[in-house]
Amino acid sequence: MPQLPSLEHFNNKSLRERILDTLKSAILSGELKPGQTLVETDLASQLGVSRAPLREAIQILNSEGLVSTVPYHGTTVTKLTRTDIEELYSLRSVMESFAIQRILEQHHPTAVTDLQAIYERMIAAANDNNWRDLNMLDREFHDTIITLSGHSLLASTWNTVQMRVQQVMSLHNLRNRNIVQVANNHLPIINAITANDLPLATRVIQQHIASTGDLIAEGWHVDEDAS
Amino acid sequence: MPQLPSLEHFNNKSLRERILDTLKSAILSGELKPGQTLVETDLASQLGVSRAPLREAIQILNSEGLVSTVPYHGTTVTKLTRTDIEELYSLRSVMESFAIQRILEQHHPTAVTDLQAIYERMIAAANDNNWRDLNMLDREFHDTIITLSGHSLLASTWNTVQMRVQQVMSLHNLRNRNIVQVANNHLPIINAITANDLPLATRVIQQHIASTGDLIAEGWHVDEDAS
DNA sequence: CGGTTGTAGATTGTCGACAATCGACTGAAT
DNA sequence: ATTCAGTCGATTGTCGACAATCTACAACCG
Repeated sequence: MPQLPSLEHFNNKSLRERILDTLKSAILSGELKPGQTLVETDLASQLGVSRAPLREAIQILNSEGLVSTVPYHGTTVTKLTRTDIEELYSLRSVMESFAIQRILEQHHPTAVTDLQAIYERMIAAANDNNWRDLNMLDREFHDTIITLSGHSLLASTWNTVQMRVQQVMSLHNLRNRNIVQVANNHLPIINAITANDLPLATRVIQQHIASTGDLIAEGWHVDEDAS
Repeated sequence: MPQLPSLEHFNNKSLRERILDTLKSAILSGELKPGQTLVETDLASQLGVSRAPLREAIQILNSEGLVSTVPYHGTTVTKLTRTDIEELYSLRSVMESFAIQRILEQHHPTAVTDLQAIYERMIAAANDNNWRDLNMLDREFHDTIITLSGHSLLASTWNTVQMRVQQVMSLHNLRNRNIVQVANNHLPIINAITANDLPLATRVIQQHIASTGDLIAEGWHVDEDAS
């Protein structure tokens, strides 16, 4: 049977899921900014759908913490305070440390080569001064660490945290850093895993994440006014 | 103005939230068993509501992982495999260790006394051979550890994990243990916190949780047949 | 003039009906 | 007998309309 590539590329998702994807990506990319209000009627007509699947999508966003609904008043994109960011990165650090611990314990066969492959693409992106690709690869690198741990509950919990990190990165450009150094910062993690040295790996990953987190938290400004 | 105590104690929750509470408590108590199918039409008429708020509640349960929906087919209560339970308890261990680390770091003033108060009630419940109260207090004890850490993101993530633990406990009675010893097992945790000894506290909490988790995982049976 | 009460507009919450999809069963053609 | 198209019943997915609630502002009373 010939491999028809498309044609069910469009429709096989429920409206609710497509709405969810749309909203989620708008929030994570910063297109919908923290504090911004989502009016169901407007959104529904704007997307060309009824309010029922839209509301279902909003409930999901709510329970993922990306938006916050106050009854009979409205739904707003969750604001990120400086404390939120510190919590985000500290929890992320714990989760990745745990993941690495598991990777080392079970002597995962392809872990090192998998991460090295991503690392090499990072170096290439850095040499091209391509921040967009580098950010994508950074996400892929850390996602891979979680995936390699083989802990599905950790992975789904990670997803929530990772989304918020992505949102933070979109809202706060850190491009005044040395791009090659940002890429290189991932090498010590690979080395520690290669050496099978858990204490070292833990220290390295925690320092790696904390440095980025601190950098963002320090420069974080929230507009406290609401007019 | 005289303090009218009640009268808005009843209705001020949306239908969706009341449905959510009802379903959640039914799942966590084991009244709705893993694998069981939820039919929207039946549930709605049974609860005396329309399907719209019911579906919104189901979406939330879905994103919390308590149920699983397959399109046009149905929603079933998520099954718990042995691997799920191992993951549950290993992640729980990481989260509580992290919480205790933070409690020690910030020298939380009331942590020890708060936990001691719960511990004493546990002893009382154990002496009364009251498993119901002891289980409630056990949950309160560990919830308190998370709360005392002052990490709101950890707390909300904990909530997901804690719910699943509660579900597991409902489905698997562990009452052939020595009730006084179960209560006493919490004392080393308090002692380690009192001594401000992080490595000891980490070891103790991990061992505490792992023992329960292993106990459950060992005796876990899932009916693989569906018929 | 200050404070309370009521009303209007906007927004979310809920409902009942209809459409789309799936799985099993049927039945005819080969 | 086997296979495949068609149909039926059940269930989820979506829609438009109506009800409940909140905020702001205006009107009324002291």
